[in-house]
Amino acid sequence: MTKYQEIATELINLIRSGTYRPWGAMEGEHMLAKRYQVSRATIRKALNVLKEQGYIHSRQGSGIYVNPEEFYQERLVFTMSDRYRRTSLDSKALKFKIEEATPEFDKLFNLGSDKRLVHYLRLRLFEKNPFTMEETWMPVELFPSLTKETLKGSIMKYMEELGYVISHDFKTISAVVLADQYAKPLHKPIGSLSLQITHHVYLLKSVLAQITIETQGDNVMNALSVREQ
Amino acid sequence: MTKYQEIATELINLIRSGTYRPWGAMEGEHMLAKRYQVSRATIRKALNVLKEQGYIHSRQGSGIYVNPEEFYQERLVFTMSDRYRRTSLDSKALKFKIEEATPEFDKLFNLGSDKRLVHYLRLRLFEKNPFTMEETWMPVELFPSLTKETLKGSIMKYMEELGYVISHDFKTISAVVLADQYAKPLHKPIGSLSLQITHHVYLLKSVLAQITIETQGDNVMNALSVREQ
DNA sequence: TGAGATTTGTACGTATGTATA
DNA sequence: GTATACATACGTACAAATCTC
Repeated sequence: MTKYQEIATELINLIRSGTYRPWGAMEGEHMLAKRYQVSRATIRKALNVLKEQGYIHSRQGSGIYVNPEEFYQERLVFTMSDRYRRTSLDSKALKFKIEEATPEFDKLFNLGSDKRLVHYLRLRLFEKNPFTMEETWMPVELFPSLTKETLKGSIMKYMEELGYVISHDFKTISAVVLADQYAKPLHKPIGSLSLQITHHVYLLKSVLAQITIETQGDNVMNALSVREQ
Repeated sequence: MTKYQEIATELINLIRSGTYRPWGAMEGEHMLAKRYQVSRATIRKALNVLKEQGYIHSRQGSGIYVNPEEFYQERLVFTMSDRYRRTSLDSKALKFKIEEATPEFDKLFNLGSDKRLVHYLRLRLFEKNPFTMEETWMPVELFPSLTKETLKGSIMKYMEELGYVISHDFKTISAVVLADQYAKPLHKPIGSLSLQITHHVYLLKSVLAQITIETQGDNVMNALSVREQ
């Protein structure tokens, strides 16, 4: 950990623990630099981390102010780190098959000689309550070691352990009516309205590694945008 | 404009005009600093703007690389600037009324003695095609000068012209079935699935200034998250 | 495989500009 | 007007990751 990261982590903990009050002022940069025995530039770098994550905002000539909780709770909905943090949640594999790719998938994944795809269905639970269903396809040629066991943990972590670097994740959100296959495991009535997010996860150089259709149990999703920091 | 902003703007134009190829390398920081006659710190600040907006990414020891178009096109879907940029679009006011607030709205807006709300319905068009419908409530005590004429322009700009500072915008996205009132103006069949975004727009100090229900014509919304910059 | 060069990242100190109180 | 506090900018040094020979 670098200095600015350590300071950022500590300041975030202070905010989360309530030491700094929402809308209240923080000590100035000079003061913080003196306290942590670093230069003002380092403090500014740490504060920048807090700004990016929505913990604070500042106004020139005025000071640094602590944001209320909603600012740093809701805004992460659409970041990739969100998917990473879900590792503490339970998973239940409902299906695990190796299939021949359809021509559409073959084209999307730009497959080589091995045309097989891992195709799985996974229910994700939070405190024993199902909240989302994932249907995923991944090329066997990239992930030959993928088994049903792997699904218990984080797929993202598994990909990184293999040495792959995840580059980006395209998401398409749309409204759907829950079909039988999804409604039952999610404990929802058939025909309920719900949100579906289709992920296209890419490795470096635009290599498509995973297509996931994530069907939510609940029909809500929150986001927050902040005008200025 | 500060130096780093000018450099950032110029570099963004170079990327958008295709001078730098997607996935290709940019000149190093030293080279750029020399060319623009500024310090490396200033170049890094400019490059940071490009990173935040998704134009480039960098890797220590390696270099600075230009992202493909999708990175800086899709990712703005959920930023507030998105709403600002829509000023070039046409608007058509379908309804404009001043109403007494219901108890629920009274509570939400934390109204004073004046319990009236402006309530309007606005269709937004892109090249004469309707793409979204907005139903909005705003307190009269905050916006006494708001008229049907104002709706032709940008409401956000109008709010700022009055001297208000917009702080943040909560969004709740959900799936809906299009009702008659929305389906017809959007040229969609009644009962179509669609996405609805409810905005709660706040001024400084958590003053709620606007509630807008934005109903999309199309049932898709794109987002992109990037692992590292 | 390893050593050295290159390139980005971190950190310091200082000076000046600019908005706010 | 004055003081305060954040914002910008410069120059330097070293660390760490990567690339190359």
